[in-house]
Amino acid sequence: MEQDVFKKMLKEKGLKVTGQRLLVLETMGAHLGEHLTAEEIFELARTKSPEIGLATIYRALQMLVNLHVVRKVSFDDGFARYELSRNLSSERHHHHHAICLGCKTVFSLEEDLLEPLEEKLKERLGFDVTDHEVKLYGYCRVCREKDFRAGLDKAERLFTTDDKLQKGKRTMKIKKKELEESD
Amino acid sequence: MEQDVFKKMLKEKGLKVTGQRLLVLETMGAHLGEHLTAEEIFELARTKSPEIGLATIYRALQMLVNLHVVRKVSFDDGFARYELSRNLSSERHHHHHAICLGCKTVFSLEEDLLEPLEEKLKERLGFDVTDHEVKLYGYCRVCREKDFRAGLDKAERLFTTDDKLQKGKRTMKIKKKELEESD
DNA sequence: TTCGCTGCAAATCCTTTGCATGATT
DNA sequence: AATCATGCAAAGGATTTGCAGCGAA
Repeated sequence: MEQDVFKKMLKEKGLKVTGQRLLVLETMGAHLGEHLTAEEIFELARTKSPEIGLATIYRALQMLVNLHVVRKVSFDDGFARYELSRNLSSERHHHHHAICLGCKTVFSLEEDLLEPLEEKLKERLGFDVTDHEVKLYGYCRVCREKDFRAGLDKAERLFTTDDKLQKGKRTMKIKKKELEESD
Repeated sequence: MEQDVFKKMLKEKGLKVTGQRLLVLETMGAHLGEHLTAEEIFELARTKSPEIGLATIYRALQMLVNLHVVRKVSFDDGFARYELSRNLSSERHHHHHAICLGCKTVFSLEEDLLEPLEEKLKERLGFDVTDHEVKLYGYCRVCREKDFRAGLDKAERLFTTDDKLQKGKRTMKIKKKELEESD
């Protein structure tokens, strides 16, 4: 099980294996593809271990990010969000998000088109890319159809958009296969 | 001059043309390619107009973002940063950043490799991309050479990296031409 | 036993907001 | 004159931190 890999990572770094740390990891594992906030992880963890503190969640997340087990992302809604890297052993995980400015849904995409740019960067500037983050902002099908029915065109949508996303947004995951196969 | 375009935009939206708003725009125009924080813009603006308030800066920036004149970006250092869109009339501006985890320098890149993905998204999922943001994390040449001299390999660097960037980082701009022509 | 970890609460700090005043149309 | 913008100070809110007690090694 992956938990053993995690325990070994902790030990190698002289960090202690605690129930809280395992719980944070377990909670995130149970919500793959969602981009949870510290608060959300706290509430979820609390159902299993009511005495846990929010500060502990933050500290555990910070540590998990340092270990590259978890990635911190932001969709500019005022919260940091966290998601598990695909597996604990691989150093890199390609990572794209499509964020609907209409309904605030976050779609996770699995596709990597940055390799050419990254190679060029290394060759030409000596910049060695170890990770990347891609955010695509736009409008999903549902919102586009809704706007179409409401008679709004693209330009109008652009100007009625709040610059800040709302709280409590949904997240959705799209596998590469789905992206390539869907009608 | 571009300032007239901006004034017209304000009028069309029923917003007032004020000295403060013009000053914020002017200040940002004088620092193209730097990713200024609200505080930094405040300090710069203050040298020209000492009575200006920080809240006004925030409000002006919010408005400029809504008008798509300014873009809000974050490098996870706890500050929102703002940069002028290339020109006030174009709706889209392709935009990539390479962030050195060693010296925290932010390199701005001009290159767009996301078109294929965006087309696919629209075709397959009906998602219409209106904007995007790309962040590449890694190590610049200077830091790589420094680490090399210090005998650190890539894996060690990864584990000694703080998850948070320091304050007061420098920014640097790289034109597409430079990227393609440098040694 | 020795440190590191946890929980609680207080502190931080960027950003937003309320309100009276001042500027723009 | 009517309305919107500004400045100040206070509030807000996510995240961090100090510290005493606890738990893992």
